[in-house]
Amino acid sequence: MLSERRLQVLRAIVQDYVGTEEPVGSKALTERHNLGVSPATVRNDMAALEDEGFIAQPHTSAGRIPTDKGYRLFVDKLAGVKPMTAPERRAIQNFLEGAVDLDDVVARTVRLLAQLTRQVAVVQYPSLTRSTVRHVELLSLAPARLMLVLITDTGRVEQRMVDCPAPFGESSLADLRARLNSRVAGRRFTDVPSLVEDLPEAFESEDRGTVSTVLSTLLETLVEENEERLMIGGTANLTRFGHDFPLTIRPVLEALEEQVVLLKLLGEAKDPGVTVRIGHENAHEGLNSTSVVSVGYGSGGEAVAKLGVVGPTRMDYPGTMGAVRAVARYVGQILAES
Amino acid sequence: MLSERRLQVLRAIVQDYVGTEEPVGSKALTERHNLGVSPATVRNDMAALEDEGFIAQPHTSAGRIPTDKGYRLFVDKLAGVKPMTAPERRAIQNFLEGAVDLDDVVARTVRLLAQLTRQVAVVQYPSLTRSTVRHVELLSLAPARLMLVLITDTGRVEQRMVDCPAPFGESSLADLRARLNSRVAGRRFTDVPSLVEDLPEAFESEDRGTVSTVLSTLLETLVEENEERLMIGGTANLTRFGHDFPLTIRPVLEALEEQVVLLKLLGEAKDPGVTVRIGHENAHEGLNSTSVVSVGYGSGGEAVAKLGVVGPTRMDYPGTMGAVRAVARYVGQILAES
DNA sequence: CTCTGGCACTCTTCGCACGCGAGTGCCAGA
DNA sequence: TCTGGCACTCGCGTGCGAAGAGTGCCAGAG
Repeated sequence: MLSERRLQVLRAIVQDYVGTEEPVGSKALTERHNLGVSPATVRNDMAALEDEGFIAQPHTSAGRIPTDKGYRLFVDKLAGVKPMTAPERRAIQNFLEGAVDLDDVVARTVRLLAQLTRQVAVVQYPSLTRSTVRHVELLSLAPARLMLVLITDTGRVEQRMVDCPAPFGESSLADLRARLNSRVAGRRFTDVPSLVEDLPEAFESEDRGTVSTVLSTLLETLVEENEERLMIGGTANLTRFGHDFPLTIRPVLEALEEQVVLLKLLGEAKDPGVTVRIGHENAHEGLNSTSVVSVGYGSGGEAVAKLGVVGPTRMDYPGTMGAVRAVARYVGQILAES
Repeated sequence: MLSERRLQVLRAIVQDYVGTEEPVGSKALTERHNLGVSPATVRNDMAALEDEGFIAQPHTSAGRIPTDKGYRLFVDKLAGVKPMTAPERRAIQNFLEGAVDLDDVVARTVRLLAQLTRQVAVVQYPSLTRSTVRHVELLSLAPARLMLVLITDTGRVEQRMVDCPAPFGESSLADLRARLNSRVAGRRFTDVPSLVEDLPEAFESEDRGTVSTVLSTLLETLVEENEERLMIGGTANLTRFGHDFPLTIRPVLEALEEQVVLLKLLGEAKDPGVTVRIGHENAHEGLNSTSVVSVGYGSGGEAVAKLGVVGPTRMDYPGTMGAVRAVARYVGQILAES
């Protein structure tokens, strides 16, 4: 229904607006892009695009700017993902390879993404629920007090205190530790519950209470969703947002502090590839004037967490998508190696 | 040199300016504070205060605003610390008591501080170097690969991979684990090096290399200063800064992302009580228009880390200092209990 | 010597009118 | 269907004048 040229006009508008941050008029368009037609023709096309809701004018007698719907069409149909150049890829790899532990990997990833895209970067820690158990450790802190330490294949460590209903001997502890590990080491979190179900039965009745307590603490740790942490960075880039700050920037900062909101935001993107949510497509109100570009990453073939950037709807989508995709890929590699 | 009344005038100026965010004139002063003198007199005093550099006027024919030096005098001589009210104290305690682990304690503290002071809150994780070892755990991941886990009395957990020069048997591992813990458990970090010095000698020659490697990794972990992490929150409060945002807010956001800068900032405050650094007293340039209120907190009598807030120099110092001090006190309690 | 009231002066801020320029919509003709 | 031309609409920057806030200074009173 939209002719090829009109799509080209839309593409040109998006590109120019992203570049200049100013509404773009018909004359400027014909000058910067050789569309082979006159401004008047472009004006007709623009009127049509406006009728369809792809562009809008802030005031009468101003140029046009793309609407959320316009960006959506641009992302879906008119633009690809711009791949990173070879030097950029090398730089990404070098930068990430210097990391010493998981925290450092995540921290570096955030910095890198923020720098590459000049936007706010968000990186979710590799999620517990999708990874596997590397080791479970039990320490006796006091006669009736244990510490449970869970180590995942992504190098993440979670610890919990366990208050035992009854004193628990060193030998029982060693026994439990050994049995636990032989059953769950290397297994996926989701499989753990059924694997340890009958474990209390192997113990003396006096120890069963403690064993059950330990197990339920372990299961809690595994499913605990609110423990999904994330790191954000590059908030200073928000100052490049617009000239009408206070109103724009404040809700965004607030949303960024609500980790729950961000986790939901990242979680919603089910697409296996790069996902783009534009403006009002974001459920959270404070992010209605931003776009979120996210993608899953993981140490193996499967995604274990998400990362992405938050920026103004007026952003360089192809470049941002390329950067996000590339960073995710390399982080995955680094995690697989460690 | 400065008469009592002039100090009162300064105090009134600071209070009014903090309240209204607008330059304050002589007439308004006499109306809002009953100084018992006429505006003309106040004008003379103001002229004197300006000569001394405590206040300044943005433009001729505008009211006066305090300078950094003026705030300094105010904080040092004219204002005390405003204690929290009983309900506030209860609220603090309740909020912090819900925390489940160290991360949660820190996260809650940040939220709380940001909310109470309506400014940006910064909380340093309890520092490794000043705390004691609760437990050291060694896990065998592969024949020549160990994981070292260090648990501190503040509940913090650090892990490191150790690549062994030679395979290391389970029995040797158990031996090392036991010896290590009997020596260092409950000891201060600073004492650990001398306590484990001769440990390799107790092992067979084939294991000594690995033992040494493990020990040096442990010592590295103990001293590693760049591992001092911190959490910040309440950045949305930056939007209340001033009306001339972009220029003010950007460097602050940038400084906040430089954890090194913040750690240095907190570290500089040696005072045992609440420390206030005003405007240009902050070494970092981006923070020249902000004040930092910080204080140490710890689980015992001694401070193990710092926390504080960053806000505009025009802030409610007594209230902020009171909130910071109170939060630090309760966090200390919580840490001591866990 | 200190405080007070009065007065002239300085600037900032606000409202308003005006002109410019960008950009549009529409129309007639190719 | 495209093009060139033309009238029209607005937003924006500028200049000016009035209003208001606040100061500094001075002479006089206590």
